[in-house]
Amino acid sequence: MAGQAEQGPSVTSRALSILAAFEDSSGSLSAASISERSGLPLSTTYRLIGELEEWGGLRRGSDGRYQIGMRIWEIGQLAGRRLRDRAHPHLQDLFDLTHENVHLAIRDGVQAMYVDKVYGSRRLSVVSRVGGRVPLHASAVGRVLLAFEPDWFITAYLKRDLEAPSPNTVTDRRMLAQLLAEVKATRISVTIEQLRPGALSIAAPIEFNGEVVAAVGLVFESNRYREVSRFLPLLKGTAERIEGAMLGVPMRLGRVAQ
Amino acid sequence: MAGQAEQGPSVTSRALSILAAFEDSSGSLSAASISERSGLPLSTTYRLIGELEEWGGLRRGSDGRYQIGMRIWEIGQLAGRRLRDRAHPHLQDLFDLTHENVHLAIRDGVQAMYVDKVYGSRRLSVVSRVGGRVPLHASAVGRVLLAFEPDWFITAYLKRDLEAPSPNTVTDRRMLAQLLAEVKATRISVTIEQLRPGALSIAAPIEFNGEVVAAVGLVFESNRYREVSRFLPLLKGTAERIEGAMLGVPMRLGRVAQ
DNA sequence: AGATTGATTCTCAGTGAGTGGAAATTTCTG
DNA sequence: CAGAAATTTCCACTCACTGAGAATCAATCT
Repeated sequence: MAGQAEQGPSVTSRALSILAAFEDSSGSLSAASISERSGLPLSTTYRLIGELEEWGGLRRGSDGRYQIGMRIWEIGQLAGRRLRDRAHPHLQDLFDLTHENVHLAIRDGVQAMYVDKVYGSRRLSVVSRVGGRVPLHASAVGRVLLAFEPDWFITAYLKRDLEAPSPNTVTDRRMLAQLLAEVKATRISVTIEQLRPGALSIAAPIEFNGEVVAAVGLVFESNRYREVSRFLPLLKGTAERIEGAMLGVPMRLGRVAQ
Repeated sequence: MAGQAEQGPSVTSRALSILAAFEDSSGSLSAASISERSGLPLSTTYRLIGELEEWGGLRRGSDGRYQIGMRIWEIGQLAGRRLRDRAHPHLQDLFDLTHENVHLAIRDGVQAMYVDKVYGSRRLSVVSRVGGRVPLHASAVGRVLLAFEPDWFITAYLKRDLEAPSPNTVTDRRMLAQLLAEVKATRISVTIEQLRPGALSIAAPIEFNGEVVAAVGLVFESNRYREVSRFLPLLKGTAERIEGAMLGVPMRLGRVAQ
């Protein structure tokens, strides 16, 4: 999934593979390791790093290591803004009601990617990160996103090697297919300790133009499973309100545009 | 501040100027307008757009227009993570206590840039956007960030043309210098209708390693000015807690690194 | 301190990737 | 349905990019 080898001979692809080198890094990389991760010759790497830094795409720390620069962050904020902007207030409202970790995720290939998250300081289970990804079959949001994909996709997905992040992760194809069918029918997914021991999560789909484009989820300790029934209607309500918000007037769309 | 003309002859800088073209756009741009904004010849633009799209840096909508792709967003999430991660829970807690719009901003050149925001659906004054920027002298967070800059910076800042986003914005140099001194002394900034009529905002600095690296702010309706005194201690407390969190153990820093 | 290792910067001649004007094609617009 | 605008494809020229290697610089070891 990472950078190297996907670069052709084009300069652009080389520069991009440098950015890609950060994709599953811990945040800061030395020039040498960027070169290694991206598969580019050292001198080339240095030249490109220099250009990226000058532009603001990379930032050099006091230790000489590089990090992604705020300019990339800033431009990145423009991606997928519609969903995030519309959904966020409702995620916040859900948090107000429950004070549990609230997630918003979309599908990115064979993984679910968290695009927003609301959490306070009390719940410390900060395992997921905005921008982070998890396998589709091993989380409530992921299962929702998978369940509403076309059959051919689900079939192909289940044919792959299914990783088990937690000892309790269901990886049995037959069982998963069954569970996914239930999720699709009930429009709710409840998963217990699939991603991490001790955590329980529930999720609901968000539909737009007849397609499931995202999923809202709630995560809390698995020993509080009794509260699921209390949270389910709140979660469903949130999903519906987000769907409504997605349909609303486009506001500032195309004002300055050309 | 925007893209064009900053590109040298290098391919990389051209590709980057395409991304920069989106910086103050409404989100989606046609290929032709990208070409215009970036100052690149049409055919060159098309080739580069194609490469960026293939990589995931751009996304082509059903209308043929381009948007920033999720891959940029995802990589962008890695920038400035430390501050955002440490601060966020406390911003959320502050929102819990006040239910007013909570902001976290850093300085970016002569502007304040919002890097995080907590808000629900009740307060609708969604004027600021995460990733958005405002002039330093016209907002509470901005004034905090400006007040703690070295004198030469403040002097140079005040020499410039000072825009007035609201009819009440203070642009008088003498007056501003005075206000900034007060902000620095009290470690609090209270601004009324400086950015937008009807809005009041208060802000406090966040210090790290002896430097002010960010500011927390609270925004609400200006006719509720009486509540300022109630919010100030909460705001100060939040700022202090964030400062504490910044000092904490680095957690996952440099684990996978190399 | 001197030696060793590794990271970073600089140089430079060869060359092929990038360039962009122009023409062909498709898609809007009135 | 004409006319304009946006998009796509083409291609010969050439200049920016390449990357091995040498030179610095900065730690770490003996």
